[in-house]
Amino acid sequence: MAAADGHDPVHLFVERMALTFAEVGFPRMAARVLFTVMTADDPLTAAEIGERLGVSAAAVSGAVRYLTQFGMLVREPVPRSRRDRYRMPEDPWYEGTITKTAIYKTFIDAAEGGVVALNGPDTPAGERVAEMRDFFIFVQEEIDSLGERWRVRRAQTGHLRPGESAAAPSG
Amino acid sequence: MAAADGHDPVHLFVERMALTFAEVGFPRMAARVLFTVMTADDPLTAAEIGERLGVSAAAVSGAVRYLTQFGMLVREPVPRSRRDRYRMPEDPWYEGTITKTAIYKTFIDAAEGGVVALNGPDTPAGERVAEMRDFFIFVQEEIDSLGERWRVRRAQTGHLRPGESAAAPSG
DNA sequence: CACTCGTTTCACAAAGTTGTGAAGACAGTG
DNA sequence: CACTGTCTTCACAACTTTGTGAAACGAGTG
Repeated sequence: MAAADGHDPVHLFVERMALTFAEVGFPRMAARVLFTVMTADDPLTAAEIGERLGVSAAAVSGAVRYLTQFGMLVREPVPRSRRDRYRMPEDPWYEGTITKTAIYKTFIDAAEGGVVALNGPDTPAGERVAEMRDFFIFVQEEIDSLGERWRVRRAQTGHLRPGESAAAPSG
Repeated sequence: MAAADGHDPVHLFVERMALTFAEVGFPRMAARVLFTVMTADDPLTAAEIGERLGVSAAAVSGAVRYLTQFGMLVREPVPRSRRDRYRMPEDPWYEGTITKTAIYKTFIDAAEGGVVALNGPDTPAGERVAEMRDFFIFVQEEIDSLGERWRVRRAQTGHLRPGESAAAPSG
């Protein structure tokens, strides 16, 4: 396989999806690497990733470090070689990423600080901020239960892989 | 009221909250303006917003244009004056903003394009992308129903304003 | 209908972000 | 234990974003 030219539909998808992720605050290069690996049937080495994207080894290095931190990418050494291979984890990273992220707590804490700063929810401003805080709390609760509902749905629509049980999703 | 120095706890909240919003892709200045208005008991003029934040009129102008587009801020002329005042809308903007945003559709469409590019969900790569697509569809459905559940919750916890009915939330 | 005050637009500058090239570090091998 | 190939780190350059100052615009007023 040669390096990607912009005409390969798979590569086009990689770039489009990465762009979309970048729009919501996800690091650009990390997204490109993520979807490059996602769209490869077999694990890729760092060199292969760089070749497909036409970027430097340094860029790949930074991106995989970022991605492995959150478990969105798994690194595994290649036997009898110095290279490492990268692959997607079996359990869906997006579920964990969305449900485990601490961003909601950050919102809630900041909003709570606002309520305090405004001397409680008894002024118009205080009430607005308090309601925003409560909404964020509500969303966090909803998100917390979302992972569980997704597993049920997933079992129903047949995304389970051989040997995987809907009741015992992961370690 | 003097211009904000960094020691006013309310202003501190404004900046913290704005920073948090900025981290998830929301324009910085728009967030600062939004929370400045949110924490004011009474509507503010553009000049007052600029003064509190210590930014130029141009910056305020751009921010309010952005915010009013999504209905997160309401502009109303001041009688017998050339100025406009800005205030928060009564109905919670965050509910509408979160549930009506088109970002999920963008994710879904991009992922669907990936499934097609990979010749369907029958390869390891195709299956991964198809499952991600289905997850995004699931999330969108969940989000769509979230607004409704929030209104119920809101009615229970007493955030209703005088004259407002839980059964008929908005026009 | 000219004047005034507030708002908007536009070109530019400051700041921040992101990826590169090159040097350095590290692990496996002969 | 030096060599080789891979990955990582760092300083820098290109690019993007964001807010400013100044000029233009426009609505209300005498």
